[in-house]
Amino acid sequence: MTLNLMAVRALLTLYAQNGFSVSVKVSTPALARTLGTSQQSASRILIRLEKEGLIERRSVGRVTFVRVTELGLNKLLDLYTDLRAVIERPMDFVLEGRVFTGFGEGAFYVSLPKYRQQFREKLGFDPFPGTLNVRLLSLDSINNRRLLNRIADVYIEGFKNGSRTYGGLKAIHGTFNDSELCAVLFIERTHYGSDVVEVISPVYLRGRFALKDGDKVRIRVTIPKEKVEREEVGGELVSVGT
Amino acid sequence: MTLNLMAVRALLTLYAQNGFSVSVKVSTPALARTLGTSQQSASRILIRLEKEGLIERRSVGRVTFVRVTELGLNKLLDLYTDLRAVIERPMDFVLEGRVFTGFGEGAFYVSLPKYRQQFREKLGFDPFPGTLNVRLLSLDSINNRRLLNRIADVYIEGFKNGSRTYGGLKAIHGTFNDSELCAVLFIERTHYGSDVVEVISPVYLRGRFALKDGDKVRIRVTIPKEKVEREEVGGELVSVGT
DNA sequence: ATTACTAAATGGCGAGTAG
DNA sequence: TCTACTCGCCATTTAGTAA
Repeated sequence: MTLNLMAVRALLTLYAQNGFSVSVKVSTPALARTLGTSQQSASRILIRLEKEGLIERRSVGRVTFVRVTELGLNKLLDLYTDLRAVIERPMDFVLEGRVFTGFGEGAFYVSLPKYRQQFREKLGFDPFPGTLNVRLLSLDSINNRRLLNRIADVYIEGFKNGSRTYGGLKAIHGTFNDSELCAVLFIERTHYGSDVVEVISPVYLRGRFALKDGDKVRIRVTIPKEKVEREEVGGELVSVGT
Repeated sequence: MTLNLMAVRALLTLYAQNGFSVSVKVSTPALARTLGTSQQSASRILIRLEKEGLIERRSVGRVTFVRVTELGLNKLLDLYTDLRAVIERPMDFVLEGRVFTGFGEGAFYVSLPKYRQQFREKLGFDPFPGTLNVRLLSLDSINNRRLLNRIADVYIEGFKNGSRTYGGLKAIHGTFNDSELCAVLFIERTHYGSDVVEVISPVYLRGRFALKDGDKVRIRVTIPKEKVEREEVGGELVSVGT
């Protein structure tokens, strides 16, 4: 015997109205409205929940009072802890790709004092003067790059030097080849497409891993919680509807 | 269009296998096994989830890879945040009843130094020498008393004094008539039934509220989170089954 | 105003099976 | 092996309606 989603939503709605510590007055039309279903369904669901021992009902004259039982609360807690275990878990975003030689500007930019100082302060390391270019291999990696671009929250500000303008960028910490600290850069006005990432590190990655162009590398970014932005909001209670 | 519970469980299962940052290899028989349903249902659910834009599928030869989309993740986050908003909320347990005069032992016990000292240390106040007896009125209040008895976590230890043994008790902080600090006592070997609570407070409650026997009073206990114990555990992923 | 029954429609389920 | 179709069966839904 398995509850369906509508019954779970009903149970949650009742619980949300303090229906665990206090019996709440519930009419089937009112419950139907908040659940977005029919009065008949609301009636049937209450009967069902009562049969399963998840709620208790008392009729006083014409109005009925409903109270969520401990068994009912435990059902909700089970669902909640299952969801939490999966969702409040660190998420790994892996970027896999092949090293290639870029336009060679990386070393110049990273060495600029105004950038370099910000890297030191905001990333916590003094970057090797140069960026490693990685062309992403899989669709998953390209998708992860797009997501990380949104999640990255280390902002390196641009600046002006006479007539020349230097753009801003965002960065996020990662692990290179599962061993070296690094940061993935998301440069505002880059020459590269969305299948390329530029990486800096306190160490000389090409030397450290004896990398030649075409070698496969892996960058792993771990996001502590559900920091992933939410496009839509949805709104209503238990909104798994469409 | 509303997803049913099985579809939500499928989405959560896919997401749990890192199916958001990486496409995971999924076969309909394997998914069916973990969901406890048939291969046909697993197939139907994947088709449905894809149609709704919650997952993306790619076939590489015979194996298919599934990836949860951002929309899919948001559906899970919606459900999760809805549940969290309701469950991780302070809970109020209200005990309503009428004052009555007991056997008059309260004053004696509370005044015993070994009890009094523990009250001071563990409850943070010096109790007025006497307990107020309240006979609970509603079924809800009696039920709440039972729950609070389980939740109460201030343990006052018993002791011996010569041949006489003084029993232990549990207590929990509350608010008396929505204004005065108090503590509800759960005494191990009490003369009263489960429809009675004994209350202590730093102030003389009978005087403070000019209480006569039979007067209605209200004790409110606020539990910060879901501290409510769980009888059963349940186990499996999204276990709303029976 | 309620609650909840019956009946008919809709939709989900799994066995069988094709590709 | 796999995916996904059809089909009979059962569960869930809503409309109508009784109490």
